[in-house]
Amino acid sequence: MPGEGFLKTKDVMKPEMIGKEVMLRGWVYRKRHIGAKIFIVLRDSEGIIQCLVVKNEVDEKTWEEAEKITRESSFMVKGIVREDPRAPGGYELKVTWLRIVGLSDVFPIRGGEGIDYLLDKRHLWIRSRKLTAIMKIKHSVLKAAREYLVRNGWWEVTPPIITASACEGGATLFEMKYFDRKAYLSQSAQLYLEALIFSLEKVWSLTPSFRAEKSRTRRHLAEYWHLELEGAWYHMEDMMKVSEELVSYIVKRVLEERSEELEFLKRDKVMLERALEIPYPRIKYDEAIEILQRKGFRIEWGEDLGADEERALTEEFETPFFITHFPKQIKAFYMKLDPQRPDVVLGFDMLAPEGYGEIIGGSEREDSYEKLLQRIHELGLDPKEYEWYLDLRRYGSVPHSGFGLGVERLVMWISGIDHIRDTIPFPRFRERVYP
RNA sequence: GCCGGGGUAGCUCAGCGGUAGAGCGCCGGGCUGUUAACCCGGUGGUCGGGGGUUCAAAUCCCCUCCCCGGCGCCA
Repeated sequence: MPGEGFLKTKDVMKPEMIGKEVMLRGWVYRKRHIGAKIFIVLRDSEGIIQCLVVKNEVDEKTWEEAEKITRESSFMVKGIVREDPRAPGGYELKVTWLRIVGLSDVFPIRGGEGIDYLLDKRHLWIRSRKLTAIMKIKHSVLKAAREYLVRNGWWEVTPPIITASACEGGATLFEMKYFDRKAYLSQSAQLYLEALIFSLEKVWSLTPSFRAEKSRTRRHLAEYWHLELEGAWYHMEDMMKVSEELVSYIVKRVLEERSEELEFLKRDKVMLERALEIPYPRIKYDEAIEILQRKGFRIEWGEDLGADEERALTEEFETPFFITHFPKQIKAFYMKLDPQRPDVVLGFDMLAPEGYGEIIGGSEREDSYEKLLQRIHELGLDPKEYEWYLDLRRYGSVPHSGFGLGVERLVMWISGIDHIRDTIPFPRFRERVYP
């Protein structure tokens, strides 16, 4: 980083730094002017520290700058570190020199604003300590995922974002102009990953996925980050094992690296510690229906689980858990039918506890050309759209499985926050693409 | 798309037929330990838009736009 000699707040707030003169730079988090004293709380990427400017103990220019400085202005400051229980965090800087870098206009966010206003000012709200903490957690989630996958021999690949056809659920695709034709923004890299396993065997990708669903819930984004895996020779059970190892590893690393941020967000770490132990519980769809019926839900075998049902199930567990073997009519065409029981698919969802719900969806894929074609017909899809995908079953087909993880859903659960919009810097919903 | 809630000062809201209000912010002043500091003074509005009823509409009626919460769908 340019500018030698500047320290970070976290490097300064230590017993061994007491009495030393240090230089810091950052932004004004809070300012309070009391007579001949000015308290300026400095915020940098690592935290906050209170700076005290006393009128008769600094040069005239420094005092003028301190009087003039406004909330969220950027500035540089020099001072002596000291301990003081009255300062937030227990340490403060007795200022000897201070200069404004960029004077801030009146900052439009002060606290107590409504959500719509805050979303309009997202580019400014993004610097809040809460969102900063969540973004750091997300960083650790992605880093941990990559660590796990690299260590276990998974190849990272880069599938396309622009696609020619529908794959699954054509109604929820974003259409775009592609030269003089139509194309779509990708909803999933899965089909492309399937093509890549024939050489690399174990592949994964991290891409944005786009869903033009008109959903209005706290768990949906129109643009989200999708972590997808696909493995040749993997059967459903093998892939479930990979998914729980991955999730428990991510949780472990976040607990190690982001303890401070979890505390700032008041996340109950005990709930996360429970997720370290694998395997996670597994129930079949049939059992899920029985549990729900016992709880008084009016749901019949064959119906998809709604939000209330899903929430009720997550209350039965204290760790993430799997639901498997769904009726084929509620799942996608590419899922392999259970050879023991052809009315259900070899599919699995991983649900996070505490009401957070689905974070992973995966399955073993249908590897037989004939059966896949039959499923396409059964579901009224156009085989022409899937010609290249069907080809994969004609040239050395292999049993294989995969899953997709919604990064923001995982971050939401790990962070313990109540709305997915805060897991992504600039959330996209149906009613919002600005800023 | 459906159900519910809401659009009044820069922000958060009250007012719900009779001359538009509060708190915070902002501006000026004061204060040598503040923690979203406090105290005094000042500033601030086509009441989302359009139409209608009425002597009189922020308030009642109709239409419309936007937002929030939830559902369906999904990661």
